[in-house]
Amino acid sequence: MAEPRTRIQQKNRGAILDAALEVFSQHGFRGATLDQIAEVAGLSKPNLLYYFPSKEAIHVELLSGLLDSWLDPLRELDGAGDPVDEIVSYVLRKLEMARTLPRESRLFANEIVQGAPRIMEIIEGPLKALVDEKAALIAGWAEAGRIAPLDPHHLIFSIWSTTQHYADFDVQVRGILGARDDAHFDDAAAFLDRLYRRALTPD
Amino acid sequence: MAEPRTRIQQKNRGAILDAALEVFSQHGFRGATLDQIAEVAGLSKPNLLYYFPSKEAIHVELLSGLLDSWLDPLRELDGAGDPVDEIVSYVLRKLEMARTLPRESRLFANEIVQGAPRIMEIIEGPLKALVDEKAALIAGWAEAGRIAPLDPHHLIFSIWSTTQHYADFDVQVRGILGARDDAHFDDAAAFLDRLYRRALTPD
Amino acid sequence: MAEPRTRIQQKNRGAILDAALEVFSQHGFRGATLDQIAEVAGLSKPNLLYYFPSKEAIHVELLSGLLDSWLDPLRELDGAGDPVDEIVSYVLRKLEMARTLPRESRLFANEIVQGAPRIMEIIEGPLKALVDEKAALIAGWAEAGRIAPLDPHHLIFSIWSTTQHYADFDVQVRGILGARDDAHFDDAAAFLDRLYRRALTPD
Amino acid sequence: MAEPRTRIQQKNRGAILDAALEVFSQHGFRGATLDQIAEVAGLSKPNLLYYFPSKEAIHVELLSGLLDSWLDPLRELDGAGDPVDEIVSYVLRKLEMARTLPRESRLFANEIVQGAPRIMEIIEGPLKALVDEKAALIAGWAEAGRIAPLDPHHLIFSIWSTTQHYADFDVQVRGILGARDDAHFDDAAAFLDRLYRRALTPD
DNA sequence: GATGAATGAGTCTTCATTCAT
DNA sequence: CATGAATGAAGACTCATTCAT
Repeated sequence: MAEPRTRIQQKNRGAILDAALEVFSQHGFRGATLDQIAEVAGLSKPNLLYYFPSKEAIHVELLSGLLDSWLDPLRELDGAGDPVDEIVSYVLRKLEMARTLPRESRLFANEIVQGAPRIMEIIEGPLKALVDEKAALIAGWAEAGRIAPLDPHHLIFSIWSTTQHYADFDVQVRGILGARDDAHFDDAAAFLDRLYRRALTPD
Repeated sequence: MAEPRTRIQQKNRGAILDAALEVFSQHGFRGATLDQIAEVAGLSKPNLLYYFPSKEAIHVELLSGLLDSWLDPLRELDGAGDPVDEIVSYVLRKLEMARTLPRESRLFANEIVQGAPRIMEIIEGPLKALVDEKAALIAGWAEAGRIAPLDPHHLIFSIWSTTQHYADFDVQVRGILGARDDAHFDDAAAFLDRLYRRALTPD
Repeated sequence: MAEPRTRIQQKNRGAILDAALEVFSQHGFRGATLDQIAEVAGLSKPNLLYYFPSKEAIHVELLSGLLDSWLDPLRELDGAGDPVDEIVSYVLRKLEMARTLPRESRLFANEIVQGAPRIMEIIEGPLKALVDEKAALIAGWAEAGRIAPLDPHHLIFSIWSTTQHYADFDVQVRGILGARDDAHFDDAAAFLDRLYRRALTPD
Repeated sequence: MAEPRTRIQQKNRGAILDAALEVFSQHGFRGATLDQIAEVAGLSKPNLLYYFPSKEAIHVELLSGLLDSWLDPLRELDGAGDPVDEIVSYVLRKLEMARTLPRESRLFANEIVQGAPRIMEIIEGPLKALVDEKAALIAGWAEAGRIAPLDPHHLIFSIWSTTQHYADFDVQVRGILGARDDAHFDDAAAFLDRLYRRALTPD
């Protein structure tokens, strides 16, 4: 099954993963049922298990399959442009992902809040490596006096949390703002742009 | 049962709520089982239901019982001292809560990530009211030029997210930092202090 | 406990039995709970079991305690007056019991419909003896030509069923008649009087 | 599931309903357990709930499914033949049903004795309508002097009670008569034939 | 590939009964 | 006498997974 052959197989696997994203991100792993996923996917429950060996396998496949694209914005952070612009641009890309891919964000949030039992190795392995690399880049900027001296790891954490907050805590944000559409994302973008620009620009 | 009379009742109700906090915060509502809670509380499962009518009742009692103290730091935010100091002080109090009360933070995180089915009214009612009140206070500071002009609602959201991140995503933070104790909380405090002080101090 | 001493004991035993009659007659043995009985009786559940060793004991006590008075009308049937008047009078006494003691009637109905697991010996013993005795009396009247020749056992069954019907199937009777009070009992009395008088009076 | 498609579904649904009739009629709704029904039906308990969503759904399906045929004898009562013969014939048809379908009779008896919580609408709706219609027919006969003047509603009640008594109170009837087979049904038929014929035939 | 049918292992909840005071 | 506290056993219902076709 590692390399699906037919078109129908690819289509169904895709439908399953999309349905699983929908259901897992909303109810968490334990709260989600195969019945729900099967119904959203438009397949029968046994047919689900024809494509994936178990509920957990679907979840793992989802997490690992999405992680790569989830980290793309961070990978794009490089030394080319102005450091402050680079970082602010990363913030805004992350916020845009929270707007367009909230299910993915909540999928990871659910998993991590509950102790990340299924992706601990990834966190301590590839993810840590990537973060350390980018933290070194940022530290270099700070040492060169091109940005204010701020702990780069915690800077990254703050960027993750402030942006993903609009996906993970969406229902709270909307409840407090009384928001009925996505207009508040523009306000959030303006706020975060100003917050990080002010904090990062060297004196 | 609203006002427990005997000592043994208070003791057991307390033990149940503490155990439930432990289990719910780690596994979410659906993922938690009464068996787990009973074991942690050191009681039998039917005895749990002697004190609370249902699993959901325990959860609701927990959420509503904790919400008040959870919001105390925000309530303390007032117009007495220097605005920047006031806000930074609020940030640090929140971070301290994330350090000392991570289970409470994760309890709310679990609930909200999954759509807050049980506390929506609280969010749209008392919580919104409190936030609006404090946002007005902050907006007044900005208009008076005593802090940089930043959207006060989104400022509060950013404070919540950056601080609670250290509780809710604790396992990820530790995985990336390789942290084995709580020392990184001090780094986080230093970082957030600097971040907000730089961003808020008027030019 | 066979001979209760104190007044409070007698009072509580009475309250329990009355409450049990209320609850058992409405929900059957299995459908009734000690909690319900305790609440109706105004006692705590363990206190119930101080007076009676078990739920079943309450039920048995109720059944055997009430059976005697339940059969009184039949015992009163004797050879003194006119046979037709005697029997019709018995019918009306039974109907009056259905009106005034519907709970007792339903208690027995519940028990017997479900196979009378707890009073089978009584049925086959004292009850059968009493019925056989009265059937012999009626048979004597028939042989003497003083009433029409009708099988006396089945005559008694018909009297039981037609009269107790107004207690046991009360909700159905009321639903069909649209009755809101007990006025239909008078119609029933008139009907049964006429039915049995016509059927029993010899040609 | 409203219209079972496959043969195996029809077979299993039928087996479940038959088993449920057996168990519910003997123990009432509360006293019956899914375990018992499953065992009688020869299925596993979860498999029961694959065919019906809940215990109550089985009960409701049973009641509503059987009511129609249960009322057939009354529907057949019409103005074609001699009124007394018509009514006596109805009595005997009902008695025959009590002999051949005692479980159905006890199912309804259990339900009605306990207040008919699940079929009250049917009683006050279609059942009342049917009874009112047939009562009008009988009243017409009485006015025309073709039968003795007896309240038609109560006449119908008496027919129901006297005949169903042999099903609902079967254990008591057998206990008193010492009956080991169904021979007493013939005596009952002779008795009821005579009772109603004498009572109904105009002077 | 697909699905109707089936089930073992839970999971919440109820309830008669017991214990300790 | 009385009751707060506790529990074992059972009962309805769920759900991931397997089987058979």
